[in-house]
Amino acid sequence: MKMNNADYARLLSDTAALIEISGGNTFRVRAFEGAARTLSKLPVSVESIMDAGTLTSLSGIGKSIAQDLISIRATGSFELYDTLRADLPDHILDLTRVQGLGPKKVKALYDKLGIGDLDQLEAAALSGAIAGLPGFGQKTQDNISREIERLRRVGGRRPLTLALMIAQPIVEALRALPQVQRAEIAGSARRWRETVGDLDFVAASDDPEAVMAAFVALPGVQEVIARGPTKTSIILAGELQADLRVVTLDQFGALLHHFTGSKEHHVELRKRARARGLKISEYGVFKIDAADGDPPVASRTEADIYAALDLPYIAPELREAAGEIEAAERRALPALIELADLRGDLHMHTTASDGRHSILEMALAARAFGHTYIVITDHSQSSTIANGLDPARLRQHMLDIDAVNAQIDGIEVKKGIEVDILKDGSLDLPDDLLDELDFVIASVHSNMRQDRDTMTARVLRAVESGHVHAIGHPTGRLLGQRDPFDIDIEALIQACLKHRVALEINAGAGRLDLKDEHARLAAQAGLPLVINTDTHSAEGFAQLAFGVGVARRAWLEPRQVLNTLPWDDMMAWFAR
DNA sequence: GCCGTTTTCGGCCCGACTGTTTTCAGTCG
Repeated sequence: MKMNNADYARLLSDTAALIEISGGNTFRVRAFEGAARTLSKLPVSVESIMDAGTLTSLSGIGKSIAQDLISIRATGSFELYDTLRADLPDHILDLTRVQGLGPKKVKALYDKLGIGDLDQLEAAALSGAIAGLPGFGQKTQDNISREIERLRRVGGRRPLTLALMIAQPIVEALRALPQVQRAEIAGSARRWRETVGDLDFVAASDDPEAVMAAFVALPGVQEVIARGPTKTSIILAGELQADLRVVTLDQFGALLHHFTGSKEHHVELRKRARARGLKISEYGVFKIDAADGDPPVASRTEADIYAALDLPYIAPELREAAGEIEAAERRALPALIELADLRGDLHMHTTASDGRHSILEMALAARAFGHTYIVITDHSQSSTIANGLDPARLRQHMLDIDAVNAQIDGIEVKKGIEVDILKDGSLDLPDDLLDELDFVIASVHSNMRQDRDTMTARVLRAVESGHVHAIGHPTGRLLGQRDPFDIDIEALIQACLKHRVALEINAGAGRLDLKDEHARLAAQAGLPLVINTDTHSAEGFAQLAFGVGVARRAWLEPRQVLNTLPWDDMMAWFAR
């Protein structure tokens, strides 16, 4: 059985959860969690590190866990994990997904009532058996019933794009309150994580009670699940949870920082603070022996917080405990790309295939957006459902693009195609016709369930063809709808480097493909990327921001993204 | 179980809120 880093990481994090439920040492739990996190963020395969014999050089992996990993490779498991598994029901970890149930309560439910999965938990709550347990009561039982129902309805995390559509009007409503001096979206949405579990808002005000009252009165609030003097949690229509914290303006930076996370970033920062005789809370950075009422060392802005720890400001997108604190320490943080750095969009559709607007309409909208060039890349003939272009229609399309260029200034409209990579890796249009175009994006749109070797060979054939500039949405995933197809990303990156083909970060709200880790991997290998919307309408150019979010999470600087360059400079990279 | 400018032992991030309790444990982020 072939195991990847995520498989190893999952075994370790499950082990952490099982130790916790069985009442083991908290710090041992944290050790397994830390090791799991290290593996899940590792840019190379853990097995290659095993082969090199340097496992214990990884942060959070000592002798013991290194042995466990070696055992996992050989047998698929390790002793501690097997022992814990044997002592507890198979599905007990599902119980911790219920909001309000942590390890202690799960353990009590199992010990006292033999509850080992969600169905048994639901039945016990319904029968009233839970309310009688020590430490549990009627309210806890009701909450469990409600949370199980909610879990069954919505499951896990929502796409960022959807969450932001809900969060934007809320933050604007908060800002519009006379009592509010500042309000921001925090949490994983501010870090541009591709999915979010809930929404976090922070606000500065001298009258928190008024802000809370307005928050719970927002349209679409289904339920108030917690309400204290500084913190309120609500459930919005659509089952999304939203939390709001309010502090005074001079504490706002500390609060924003605290609520932006990630949790792991904070754990590392707080360790660093302790080593300097400081401690960090949502109210600021304090001397470790500070008494109540002592003023903070820093609290007003996020930059002040970092400065108090002798660090430069770290952008939210980097706060994932993925090496950013070390990089900050070395003053080696990337100068992250921004939306304004992009000069053009290399992937879009018009009414010639499955888009909603004409070449002219797209060009005018792109110019208004601020682009200086775009490439029109309609579908090729095999994508019949998308009205793909055959050679004759493509030739007419090229003439139509010339006509638009003659008609408007301020933007160059380039001729391109999104050519299908067919089942066997051949391209969907004749080579000589492709070579007449300014820019060729090759994408997989069919037979997506090929096995890893077949799919990798298929896309590599397109990369090696000599007629392609970029690979579009390289893993084919649709967020929440379709898994990525199985392809060897590392092999793809190497082939692209050799043949001077760029990989796309497709900014389409439903795609975000490549994803952040893969984009970072490509850039680390020296391969530049392109960020495109793949928009099918004139309103879609703004989605580029989502692609920039992915790029920033991938630590990309402008120089690593080709469409930050003027057209001719960009094309120079492809010269072969 | 991991780690080390407090280094091979003794630490390991911090506070808000709920619910079940009469002073606090558990959970969450």
